[in-house]
Amino acid sequence: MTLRIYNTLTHRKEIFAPLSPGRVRMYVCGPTVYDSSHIGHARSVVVFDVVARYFRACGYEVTYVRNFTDIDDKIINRARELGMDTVSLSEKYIQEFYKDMDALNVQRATLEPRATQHIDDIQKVIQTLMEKGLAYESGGDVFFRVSRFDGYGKLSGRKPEDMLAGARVEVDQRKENPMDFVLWKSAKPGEPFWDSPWGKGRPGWHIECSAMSSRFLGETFDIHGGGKDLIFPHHENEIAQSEGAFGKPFARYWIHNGFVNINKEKMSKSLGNFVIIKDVVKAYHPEAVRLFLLSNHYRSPIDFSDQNMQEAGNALEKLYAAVNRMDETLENCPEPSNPPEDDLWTRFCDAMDDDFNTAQGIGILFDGVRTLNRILDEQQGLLSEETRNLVCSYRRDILKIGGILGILSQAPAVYFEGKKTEGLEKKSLSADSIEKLINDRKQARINRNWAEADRIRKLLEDMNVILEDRPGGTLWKIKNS
RNA sequence: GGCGGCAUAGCCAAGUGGUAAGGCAGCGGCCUGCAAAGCCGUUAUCCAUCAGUUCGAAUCUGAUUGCCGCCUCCA
Repeated sequence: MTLRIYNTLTHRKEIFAPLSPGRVRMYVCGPTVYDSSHIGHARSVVVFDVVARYFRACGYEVTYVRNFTDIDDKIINRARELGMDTVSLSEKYIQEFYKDMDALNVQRATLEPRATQHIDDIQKVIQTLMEKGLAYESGGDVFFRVSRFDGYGKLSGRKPEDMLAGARVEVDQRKENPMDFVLWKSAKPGEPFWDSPWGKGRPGWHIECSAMSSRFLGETFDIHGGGKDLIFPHHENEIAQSEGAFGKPFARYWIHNGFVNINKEKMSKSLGNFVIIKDVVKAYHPEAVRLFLLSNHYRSPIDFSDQNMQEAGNALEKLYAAVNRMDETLENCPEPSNPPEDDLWTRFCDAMDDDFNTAQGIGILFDGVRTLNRILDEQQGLLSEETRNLVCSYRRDILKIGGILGILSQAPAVYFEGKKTEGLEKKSLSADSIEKLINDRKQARINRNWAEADRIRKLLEDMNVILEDRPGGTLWKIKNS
């Protein structure tokens, strides 16, 4: 197995080789907790959740750090607006974040530190930068001296002199150079603060990641991730801080996920098209949301729309139906003795090894489902030992792949029952009345009164209820949408 | 102005040198009392346009057009 990762730093896919054999240390920038998380956060978190799951499945021991930025201008402003203190505000949104992520079946990171828990670490890094002449104090704030750090711009591929600094934002007159950025920000009256050698204040945005990543992962570690928008200036600044302070290479592989558009438009506050996770998981099955988010390559943009979500929902249903079918066919599934050479799992891993190509991996998953359905279609009566073995191999692989993508985590029966309950609520129907009609139809069918049977079917269909006559009886489900 | 990305069927989307995965929708068929589900077949002589490299390109190179992102808080 050779995993190749597209490294933003080198603009190439590179063979992944961890710093310590068998271990992966990764750091992903988490949210600033001043508002509800949106579908864009979901993409980033789900993508890196899958990355971590895949590494673990490949046998690596993964240390995954994802931070919470819990002190920052936006938090201060929002808290003021709401008449809250910053601690309660950030706590509220951290809890909401967890709730959203649990709903999305996201596994917790190994460590989830908060900036405010590491003020000492942050100050130590700033102190080191001061000592090295890479930082300076000016008017109560401490700035990073970009001119003294060689290689500033290497991640984002831009040269300081090319950037029209201050073109869109007024340059802080206290900076020596427009590119310099704040490491420590002095507190204005009424703002939360921590004591420091430079006076009362709070950390700048970028420094927390340098401090916490070195604390938990070391000064050099394997993977650093986040949304594409963080490449500049956030990650560029992190590199400057960490490499400046520690004199060692910072993250070795940089992974950046693309944006989520809403109906082909950029999601932004001004357009008022923010899609919040808690609303999305109400409208669609959380695993459908994951399937949707993983249906494009992680670096490409993805378009959130009702149609795309609907399709993801249909796709998920098809997967559950296949698992359900296997479960009904097989009483139990022993570990397959000799799995096929080119099995699904191997093919899935090949896709994942190519820069976490989940879109291709999902294609392989469906390929497997079709093959499996074909096998089961062709089977009459009892399965031969050979077929049984094959089906078991498919079943195991499909669920294993589901385990990486974070889908198919429910028992099919639970999934379908849940869909029903939800559908009934949405359409304001009762299961009793539906089952009564199905029973009437059953009688009509026994009497070979096809006209009546079809009338009832049509009646139910108008109520968005779809029937499925199976050998064991009639199943029903609520039509999607 | 600088930097970067993308353009593949009706729609979504893989494929990045060896002759177009997969999903949704459509059509034909099998199955079914009829359906549904599932399966089979079919649906791009061709991958924005033009030129070039190559035995061979959607895949590499150059140009053109269109779209998008970043350079400001942002996943």
